[in-house]
Amino acid sequence: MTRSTSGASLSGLTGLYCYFLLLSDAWASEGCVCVWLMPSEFMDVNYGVPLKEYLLSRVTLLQIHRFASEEVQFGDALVSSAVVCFRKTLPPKNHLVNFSFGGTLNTPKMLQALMLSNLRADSKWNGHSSDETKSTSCARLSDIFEIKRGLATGDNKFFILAPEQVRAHGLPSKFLKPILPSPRYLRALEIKSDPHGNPILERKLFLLDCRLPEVAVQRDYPRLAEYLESGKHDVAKGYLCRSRSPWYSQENRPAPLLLCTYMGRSRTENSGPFRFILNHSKATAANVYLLLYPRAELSQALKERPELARTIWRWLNGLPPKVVLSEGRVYGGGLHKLEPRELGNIPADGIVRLLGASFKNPSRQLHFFADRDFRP
DNA sequence: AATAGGAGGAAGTAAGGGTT
DNA sequence: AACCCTTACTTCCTCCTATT
Repeated sequence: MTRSTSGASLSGLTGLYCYFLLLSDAWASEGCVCVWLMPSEFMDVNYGVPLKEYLLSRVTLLQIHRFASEEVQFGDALVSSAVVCFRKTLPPKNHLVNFSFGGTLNTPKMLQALMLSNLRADSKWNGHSSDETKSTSCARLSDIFEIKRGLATGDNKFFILAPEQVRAHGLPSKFLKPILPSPRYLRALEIKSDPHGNPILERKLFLLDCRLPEVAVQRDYPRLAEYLESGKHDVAKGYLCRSRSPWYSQENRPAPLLLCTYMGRSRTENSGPFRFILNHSKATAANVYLLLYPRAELSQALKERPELARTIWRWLNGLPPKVVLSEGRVYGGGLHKLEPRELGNIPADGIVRLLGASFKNPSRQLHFFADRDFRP
């Protein structure tokens, strides 16, 4: 299949509807009006950039209506919907585009006209006008934290075990790391630790993480070998395990200082769907969390002022939901998600100010900014 | 049955190391 | 240096399921 449409090349992850719209350009007469009812996802995700490029520069974009994600338009599909309307002519100077949101196409809940020249193909078109914050703010969360998604085990039921299961299978403790339960079972926003580094929680879980080759396991840890053998027929054949060696080895994710839940639904106006968790334990976390590891500058500051962790954690939880949501994406039915890079895009000048106070030597502070300015 | 949260497949990229 | 291959993640997408 050709990925080249109107000169732009599309990512292999692009939804078919984008191909459809772009290819139909060849069928449309000059000056005709095109109206599309389609997923609104292209406005949030990376694969949508070439389509947005097309809508900005090749045709005259008249209106985009986004249905509210909570109001699913099709009974049998959890997809967020939009109506995209444009005329096949080059856009005039100072052209205004109507962006409407919520309600119906004829009676939207919100309507705003935006200058075409203020829209960019590489930013999100989700009506939160995050472009303003982008231009005025300098530091982002990714300058302060390395953000990673939690580990994908390949089979949580097999690799994440309760203490009873650990005992029943006689698994050696040196291959077990504490791991947090999923957000559903985690009520607290702060994880306390016992002297061994195990989190103090009702639901105690351990990740089976052994990197020894199979022969070594068979020779030295017969009970573990026996347990692994029981997963060889199904677990080891799954996509993730199949491409790892040995198949039961796990990704490397040290216990993070801070975590963010990876998906959720808006609960109320002032409490967003994402929670930030302060972790004092040695527990790692699975891919239902995003893990925030302090970068060098923050690590240094934390050594001098450990209480800073709590301040930053409070700051993160105090972020207005709107700011966080505008970086993420939303799926039909109102399920919000945040990918690591999207969390990293959140403006973090507030944290830089907190850090600034901890730097007695001004040159160190300068170094902090220099560090991010010289990154490509 | 609805809600809220969950899971992992699979393509993609980056980095490292060996070979031509 | 250019190329190839492997490994180790990263990102995006879509459907699933436990709890109420």
